[in-house]
Amino acid sequence: MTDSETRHREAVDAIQREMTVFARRARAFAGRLHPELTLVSYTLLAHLEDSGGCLAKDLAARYGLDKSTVSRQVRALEQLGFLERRSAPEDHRAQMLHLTPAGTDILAQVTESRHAAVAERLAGWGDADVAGFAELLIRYNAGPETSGDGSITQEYSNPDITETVR
Amino acid sequence: MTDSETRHREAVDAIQREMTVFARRARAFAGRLHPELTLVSYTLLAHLEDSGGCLAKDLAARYGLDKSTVSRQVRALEQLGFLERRSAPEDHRAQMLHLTPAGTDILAQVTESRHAAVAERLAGWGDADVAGFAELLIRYNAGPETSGDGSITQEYSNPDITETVR
DNA sequence: AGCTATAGATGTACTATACAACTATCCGGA
DNA sequence: TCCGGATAGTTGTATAGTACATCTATAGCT
Repeated sequence: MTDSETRHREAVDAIQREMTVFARRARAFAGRLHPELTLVSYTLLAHLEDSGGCLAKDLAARYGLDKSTVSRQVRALEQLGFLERRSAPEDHRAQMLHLTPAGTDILAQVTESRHAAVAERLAGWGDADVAGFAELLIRYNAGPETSGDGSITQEYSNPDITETVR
Repeated sequence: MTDSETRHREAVDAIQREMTVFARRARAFAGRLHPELTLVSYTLLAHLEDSGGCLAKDLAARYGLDKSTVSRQVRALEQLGFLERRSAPEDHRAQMLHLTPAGTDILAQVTESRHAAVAERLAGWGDADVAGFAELLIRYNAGPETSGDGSITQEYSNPDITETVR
């Protein structure tokens, strides 16, 4: 293995390790900032906002969740008043999900808290590094459609996924 | 708000969003690569390897887990034969935890799988970007000692391996 | 009409987790 | 020397998130 190959391998390992650390932390703490909205709930609501309303199956496909999981999450969020179901005129099996004003509110609050937490971590970084980090993360998550670290690899019909997935 | 401020805010939001996406995916898929070792188990074993043996309380502090959670995880990993407890000569309340050969093996296998998954996602990236991404992630996770995303800030000896733990 | 695919809900089971209470041990005074 | 508080870990209990299998209703093709 050449030096360059070794360096590359070490960088990939570091990425793997650091992403894992982040995942662990995010998971452990997600619920503490806003106990009323877990990480999953947050991502589901965020997708509703981005998409302007979608079906439960879209949420399941997007996040690699089982439809039963989404069904229960949706019910909980509905009971909390954060989203509402509307009939889908073209398909009576499905229901369009939409954020309610309360859902929009809570989403904004949580987003703000999370933004603040991240901003704190980025305190002292130069603008170029912040911009570069954002760009690399976006590229990483957009990734090859062939599933990386557990990406969902679903055939998406929606090309805007790379931006909207949360 | 100036243009520059706006761009900075958008970058921070993107980081927040993309890290969240990653966390969601990692969590959803972590167990699938190696069903015998969850994300948490993996990180615990990895820390045992890095530290060359430590106490349960260190694992709890490092990952922001409750000691009861760690206690149960440790018991499960012990029953799987991946770690063993040794008495701590200087403190009879505590037990030093050490990887067994089987634990070392499985850890290497999972690390390899995860490495491969990440490498696949990074296919097509230039060496400089990979190196830069690794560096930024390390810096992000090392973070300000003052808790960002909810980090707890623990002091530890190995600067390379993630730091603060939340 | 009939067959199959799809959207979602429900029954069930399991894992990870936290918090509280408990045991055993350690340590710093008085 | 003994005691009270701190610490390491275990166990009891409760909860969330999740998957898989199954069920209902609807779509849509042939």
